Amino acid sequence: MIRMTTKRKKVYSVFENSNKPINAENILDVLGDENINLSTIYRAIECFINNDLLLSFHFNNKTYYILDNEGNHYHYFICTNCLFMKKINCNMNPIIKKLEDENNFLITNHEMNVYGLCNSCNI
Amino acid sequence: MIRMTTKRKKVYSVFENSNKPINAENILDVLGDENINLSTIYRAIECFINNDLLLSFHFNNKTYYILDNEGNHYHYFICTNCLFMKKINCNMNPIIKKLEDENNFLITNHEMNVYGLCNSCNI
DNA sequence: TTGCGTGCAAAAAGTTTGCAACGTA
DNA sequence: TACGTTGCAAACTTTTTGCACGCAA
Repeated sequence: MIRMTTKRKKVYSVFENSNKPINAENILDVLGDENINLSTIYRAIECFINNDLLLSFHFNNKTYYILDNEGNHYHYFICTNCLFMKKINCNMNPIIKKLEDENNFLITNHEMNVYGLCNSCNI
Repeated sequence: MIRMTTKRKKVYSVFENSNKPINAENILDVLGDENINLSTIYRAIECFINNDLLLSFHFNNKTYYILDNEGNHYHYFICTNCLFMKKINCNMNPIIKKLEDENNFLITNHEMNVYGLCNSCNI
């Protein structure tokens, strides 16, 4: 089980209070006054990922994370102008299944992001 | 039009001779004896991307590129053990269209990768 | 108490940039 | 010739690591 220390609780609460994916630096910004170190944040994230609490993906050479502890599974539309993100339901199961069956692969995870301009930036 | 210099031709030929996505470091390895600088490789890649010759995506905190100059469009299965990669046909057009219509987004590109173990590593 | 978590500083890895010299159209 | 390209070195950003100290079970 996870050792839920004070610092980890703080990091976790940042995820709970965010409705969109965030990166390590974002967490440091939010917890700026809490005397927490960036490497502690990275280590907390690593722990949460190992315990299947977080989902991660890459964007702009940064790693973004979001809470995904309900067994649900989403993808994201990301506005390349304002970084607005919107969840997209995942409907890749048939594709995954087909890949596994036809190639004898073992699929463990996947990443899908859609980029463009949101309705505010699309002018 | 692109100024096709000696160095750019060499970088381009590495892509032509590769059937799977590669990163900047891979190109340097291949061109190791050709006296080319890593920043030249990055600048050549930037040029190719701006001219719609390359497609890129992220994996393991590195950016991978592959030739995509035929208007075709693929995604990749990536073996997390041996880095074997296999093309997957893209059939996301309906999803993209739906997203644009329902949200007034302008979708410019998307990234989709599937991770797991290939048939050799899946034992 | 004991092992895991934390801060700090330093390093690693990937990528970008400034500048002077060079090469191509 | 003129302007884009290149090499080099240095910087930058994100993420990781070693080590001594501290805290939770």
